[in-house]
Amino acid sequence: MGDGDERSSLDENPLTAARLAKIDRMRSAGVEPYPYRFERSAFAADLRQRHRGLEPGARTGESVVVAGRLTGMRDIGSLVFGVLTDPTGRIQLFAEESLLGERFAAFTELDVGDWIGAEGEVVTTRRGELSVRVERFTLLAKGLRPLPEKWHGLKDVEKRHRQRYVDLIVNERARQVASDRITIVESLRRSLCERGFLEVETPTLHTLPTGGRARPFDTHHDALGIDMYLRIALELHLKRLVVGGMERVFEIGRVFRNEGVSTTHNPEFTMLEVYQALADYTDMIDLTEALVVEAAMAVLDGTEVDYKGKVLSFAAPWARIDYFGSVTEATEVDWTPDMEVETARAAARAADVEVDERWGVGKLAEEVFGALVEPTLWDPTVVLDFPKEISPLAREHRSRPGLVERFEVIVAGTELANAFSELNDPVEQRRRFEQQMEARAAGDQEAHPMDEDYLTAIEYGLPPTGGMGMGVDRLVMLLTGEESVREVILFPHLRPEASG
RNA sequence: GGGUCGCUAGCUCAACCUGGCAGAGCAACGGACUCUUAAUCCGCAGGUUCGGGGUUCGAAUCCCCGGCGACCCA
Repeated sequence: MGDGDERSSLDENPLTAARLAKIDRMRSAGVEPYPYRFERSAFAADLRQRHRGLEPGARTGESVVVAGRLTGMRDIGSLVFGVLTDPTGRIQLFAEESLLGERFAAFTELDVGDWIGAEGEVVTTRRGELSVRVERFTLLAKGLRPLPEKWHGLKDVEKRHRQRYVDLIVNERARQVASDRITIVESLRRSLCERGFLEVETPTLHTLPTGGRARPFDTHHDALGIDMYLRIALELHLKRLVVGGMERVFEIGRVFRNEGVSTTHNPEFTMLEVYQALADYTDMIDLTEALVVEAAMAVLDGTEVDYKGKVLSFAAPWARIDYFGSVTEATEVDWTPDMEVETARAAARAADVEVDERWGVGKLAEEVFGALVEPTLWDPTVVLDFPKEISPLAREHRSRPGLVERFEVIVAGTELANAFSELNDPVEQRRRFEQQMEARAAGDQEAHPMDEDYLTAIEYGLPPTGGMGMGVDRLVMLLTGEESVREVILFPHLRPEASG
C-alpha cells in the first residue's frame, strides 16, 4: 500500500481524485492537510451534559476546542452546519460566513469523512441544536475515500468485517459491541482481582500443543532450529505457576486452533483460564456463576438478554444436571461408565450418531451428549461428572468410579465454560498421558501429547486445585445478543479476497 | 463437507423470472439559499454488472467452471 499504483487508482476514481486535488491546492496555498498534533479542550458528550436544556438561540460565552471526524454537512449558502463525531458522540458545528470571513470558503471545501478540529463558542441554534459556533478550524487529516451513505450506512456484512474501520465510523452498533466487549473483559478481570487472583502472562509459542484437544498451528523458531506450535490452551503453564506457589492465577489470552473459519469459529480466540489452589470443581461452579453474573450486570445491568429471539437468563444458581444421566434420558438406554462398549455403540447408532469402532464408552457418550443433549440446553446449565476417558487432566471422582470431577457450562446449546478438580497425582497423570499416547498411536491426532516438563512440575507437588476455562468471545456473543463470532471480534479472519 | 441465496456506480438498491441502449436514491461535481437535523431546489456526471469460459445476431440476465460472503443442514 501507499505505492505509486495506489495513488494512480485514487487518481482514476473521480471521487477520490477530487479530494486529492483539494490536498494539492491546500499545499500550494501553504496549508498542511496532515498536521502533527492538535489540542482538544472538550468532548461532545461533556458539552451535551454541561449544557443540557439550553433554550434555542442561547449563547454560553464558553469557548471550546472540539476535534473529530466530520460525519455530516449541510450547506445553506453563507451558513454551513457540520456534524462532528468524536469518541463520545456527536456535536454540531455552526459555521457562518459573516463570522469566518474569507476562511468560510475553506470550510465549505471540507468533505464528510475529514478529521477536523474547531474552536468557538458553545451556542444553541434557533432550532435548539447544541453547537460550536466556529471561529477557527483546522483540517487534521484529509479523508480521501467517501464514507458510505448516511442513511443506509454500510450493511454488507463482508465489507463490514473486512473494513471494520469503516463499520466503526458509520455504524453505532459496531461501536456498541466493541465497547460492550471491553466492559465484559474488564468485569472478568475486576471480579477475579477482587477475589485475590493474580493476572499472569504465559508463552504463546509452545513446544507441545497441550491443555486441550485441537489441531495446532505449526510454526518454526529459526535460531533454535525447532518446530513450535501456537498454543491451543493456557492450562499447563498456569498450573505450573500454582506449583510455584502462585495459588490463585488467571490469564485472559489468545489461543489458536487450526480449524475452519465460520460465523461460529475464529481460528484465534480469547480464553479465560483460572486456577485456585485448595479448591475443587464445586468452588469453580460458584466462581463461574459469579464471574458471568457480574459481567452481565456490568454490561446489561441485569441477568437477562434476548438471544435468537428468546429470553436467556443468567441468574444464579444455574441448573445442574448429570452427564451420564442426561445421556441416559436422551437415549432411553442406561448409560454408565462401566457399561459394555457394544451397548453404548448400539445406543449411539440408534440415536443417529456416527460412531468410530475405536471409541470407548466415554467418547461415545460425548458424541451422543453433543448431538442430543447440548442443543436442548438453553439457560446456563452445569453438566456434572464427565467420563475419565475424555478428560486426561481432570481428577478422578471422589465417589463415582470411571468419572472425573469435571463440569461444563452449556448456554444456548453451546459450551461456555469447562472446569475440573485438577489431577495432581503425578503418577496417575503419567498413566493418563500414556493412555493418550496410545490413542494417538491408534490414529487420534488430537490426543494429548506427553508433557514431561509438566510431569516434573507436578512431581514437586501441585496442591488440590480447581481450574476453569471460559470462551470469552462466546460470553461476549451471549451478553451482546450477537449470533456471529465475527460480530464480537474486531478483525475476524475471512478468506483472502484474492485467493484462488 | 452438502444445499439454498447473494455479489450491479463510493453506499443502499432496481433491471434478471420472460436476453434487446445498465437505472434510481443518497454521496460527488456545478449553481441557488443565514437555522439545517436524511436540509431543500435546479443542473451535470459517474459502471471490469465478482472473475473466466460457453450459448446467441445480441448476455447483468441463460448454461458451465472458479472466487468471496450469508443462511440452513451435517
